[in-house]
Amino acid sequence: MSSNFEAHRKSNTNSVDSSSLELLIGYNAKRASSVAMHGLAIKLQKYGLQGPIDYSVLTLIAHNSGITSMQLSHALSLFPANLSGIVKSLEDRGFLSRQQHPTDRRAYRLHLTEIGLEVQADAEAVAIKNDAEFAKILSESERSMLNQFLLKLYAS
Amino acid sequence: MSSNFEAHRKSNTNSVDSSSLELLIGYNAKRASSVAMHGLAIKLQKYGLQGPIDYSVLTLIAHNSGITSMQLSHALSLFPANLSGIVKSLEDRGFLSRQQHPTDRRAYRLHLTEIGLEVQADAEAVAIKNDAEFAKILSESERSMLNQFLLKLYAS
DNA sequence: TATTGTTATACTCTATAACTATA
DNA sequence: TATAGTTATAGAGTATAACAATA
Repeated sequence: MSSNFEAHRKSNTNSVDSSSLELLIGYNAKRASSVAMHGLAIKLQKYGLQGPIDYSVLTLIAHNSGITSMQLSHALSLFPANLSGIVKSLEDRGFLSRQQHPTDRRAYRLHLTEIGLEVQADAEAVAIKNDAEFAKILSESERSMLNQFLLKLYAS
Repeated sequence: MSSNFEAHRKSNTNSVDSSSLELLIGYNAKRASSVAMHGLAIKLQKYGLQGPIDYSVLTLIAHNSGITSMQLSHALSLFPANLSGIVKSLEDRGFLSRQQHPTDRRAYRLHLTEIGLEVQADAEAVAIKNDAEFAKILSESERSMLNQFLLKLYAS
């Protein structure tokens, strides 16, 4: 299951000076997230999920049943225009249903179907395992600190 | 200069439970890096750089004069096929020159032009300032720890 | 007037395959 | 046979504008 992406990345045995990039937190976060997202995307394929975004959407609906598209859009920092197609695709694949909002006829409340609930639960286990594997080089306390630091950088 | 991206992101005042995503280091790294990369991309526009990748390429050449495309490709985890167009574009814009490799006629050694050196130096100051602004909520020691943790996640 | 959600569209990023010239 | 670099191409991801229906 080792991809070209991983093979290419790990064959970096040369002596290039990358220090001027590696002092940037943004650069390091981008490089690290690419590794994690790529690994997750591959593992989610067998559940019929096209990528981490599908997983994020299903997971927020699972834990916030009845959430609207606008709420999802803000919570995930996705533009409504892009979320629209993702939600439609997940509905077409039978993972979620849209129900009329009780007080706002412009909006829909989103719920997972039975299949969606099963897929999300399986995918959540895979995502957690992938993340643990990805970060296994760090100790538990280091992972905890890292997560708190990252959260502060985008949630403030 | 505040973009739709920032406006949309910061208007998240609702009470959605995102905890099941926020426990994933990969998710938080992705979210944080998106903020940093978006901010940097906007600031680099005035130097004629199309984005963080242009900046990464110029910066590695600046600090590794004579580097080849394959070395760049491995150092930045970019596929050679994608790097090819980026290097050509930077050459067309007068930022770098390609010189014949002394012992391998398949390869080119990359150098910055005078203009490229100027632009890279200005852009490096901008990138460092952008990163400091992006991470200003963290203390110096927190930023240092964060950077070491992230580096371990992709450089091992 | 403002907001929810949609369609259309464009641009960037990532990835694979096939190719040439050379090692 | 393998490697450096290129072209072509396809699929995600990201961003803007314009719109219909409703608040």
